[in-house]
Amino acid sequence: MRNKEVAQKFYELAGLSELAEENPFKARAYLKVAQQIENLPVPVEDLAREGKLTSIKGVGKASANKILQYLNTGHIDKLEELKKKIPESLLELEKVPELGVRRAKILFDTLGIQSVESLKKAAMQGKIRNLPGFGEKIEKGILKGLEDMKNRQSERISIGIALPLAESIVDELKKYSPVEKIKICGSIRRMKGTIGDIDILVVSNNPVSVMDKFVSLGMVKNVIVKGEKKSSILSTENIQVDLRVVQRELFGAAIQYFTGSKEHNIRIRELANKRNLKINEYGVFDLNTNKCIASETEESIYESIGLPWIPPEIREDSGEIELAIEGKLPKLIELTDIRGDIHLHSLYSDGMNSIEEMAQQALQLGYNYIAITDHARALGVANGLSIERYKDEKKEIEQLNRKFAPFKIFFGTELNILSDGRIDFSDEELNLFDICLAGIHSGMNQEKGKITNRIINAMSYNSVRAITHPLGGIIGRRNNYDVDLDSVFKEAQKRDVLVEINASSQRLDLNDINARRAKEIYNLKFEIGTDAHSIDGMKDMRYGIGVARRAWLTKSDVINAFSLEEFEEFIGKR
DNA sequence: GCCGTTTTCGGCCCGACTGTTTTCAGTCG
Repeated sequence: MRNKEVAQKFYELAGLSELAEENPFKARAYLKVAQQIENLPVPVEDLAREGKLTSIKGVGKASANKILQYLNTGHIDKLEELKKKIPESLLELEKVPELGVRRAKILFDTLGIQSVESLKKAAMQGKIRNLPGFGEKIEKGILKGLEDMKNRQSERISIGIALPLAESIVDELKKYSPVEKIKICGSIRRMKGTIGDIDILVVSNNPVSVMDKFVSLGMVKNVIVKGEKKSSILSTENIQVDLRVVQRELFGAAIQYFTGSKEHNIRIRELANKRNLKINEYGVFDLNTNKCIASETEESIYESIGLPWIPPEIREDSGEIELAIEGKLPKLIELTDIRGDIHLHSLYSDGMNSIEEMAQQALQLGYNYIAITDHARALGVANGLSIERYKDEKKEIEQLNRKFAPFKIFFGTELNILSDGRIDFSDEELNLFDICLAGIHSGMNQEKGKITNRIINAMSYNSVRAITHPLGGIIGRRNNYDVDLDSVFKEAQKRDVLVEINASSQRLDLNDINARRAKEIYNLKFEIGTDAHSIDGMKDMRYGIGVARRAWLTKSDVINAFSLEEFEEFIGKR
């Protein structure tokens, strides 16, 4: 799949087109193409082959030809032409805080600055402050920005870090009486797997005091901007936090605006324009009378342009608006739909809690069942179990089942897909278990064909019902292994094997885009498992649900949203 | 460059904050 690569080329086209001062709407058009292709659930090559490129929203004839040229020849004439006019390195310059297209262009035109290095030199020599539109503060800001860029979280951070941090800020601010209402918005509310910054919205009739409080919180490292309505700080963990304060009557409009995504909001505002309305963070306004016709609730904002409320997780302009117009939005799965967690580790292998403790936690979470799936023998580092030790575990589970009935603990295993594609035990030995999951835990650097075949071969075992963490990445620490997901999905479809949405905030694997593809193209079913190694880890289910909702999954797509009876029937099916 | 049940040409989302300005441009989200 070459979507990322093609998208990247259109990002370059957009940036260079802007720098070359072409029609600014052209750059926006390129940007839109880039974003659409990046989020496309199918390989762009497939659409190209079928001549369906212009069916992508925002892709017209000219862009389609550019995509075709790139896929066939590896270059785009238009892009080469722009690069002759504008040095590519200016795209890097634009990323420096304080700099955008205009200022980058001025720096290049007047001082010939093309690179981050020459920028730093010129700023240190005080050459920048005298340029038109620049000044001493901007020059200093650039130097500081260059410094910050080194320290800043270069990658987006996992939602598993961002959400708890956001929640702790909310808890702090809640204690402060001028704060009437408070809500986390932005990409966290949309449950994106990785987060750029934290957005928080507050209702208060004393915004100044709330801002003072906010910038003096213990986790504030420095203040980026501070105003009456909006402030931004950098946390001690180098994560940017934006706070916005509005009046009570404007809460709905502000939540809608502040939740995004940007692309979704642009579409919403375009729709409003067609109805002679204007939407901003203060409400929906009739352009004739300038009167506000909605602002208090999010529902009213959507209603004013003839749409039902759209769940935040799918506000990405990836088809939700079209379906909303038709009134055909699916009812997405919810955390409360989950009836059990079927990927769990206990003290028997490398977990931190006993099976009984895991069961108690599951009852706390309102589940009807769990499956304990300790590692199998080949995973020595994780204290993987032999058949004999599994038999002991089974006995303990049977005892606990008598104690906890009607709650049920299923006896499972997470098998290892070995480097040659075999798994730890034979199908005959695997009859011991209620449910077998299998995943790759070693040989992750093998080449694509080999890894893909290993997973496909693992699915040939009749007992294997699900593939755990299909891509194997750990956010911020380990890349995905190189696997041809489409081949895996195809085989999973053929053999009726589940794919996992690993809900651990460290993994989120499959991610939203891949899970959506698995459902829409291959009709696969899923299990959402926390892969918890402690009772605390079981709380990560909410992240898995976030992925599932972003993938447009409904309750019926997820096996552990099945009732106990339905789940038993499912695992007994073969 | 894209797009259209009010448009095949003339539009293209919207506002806060900052710094450099004397009324606004640039950046950012």
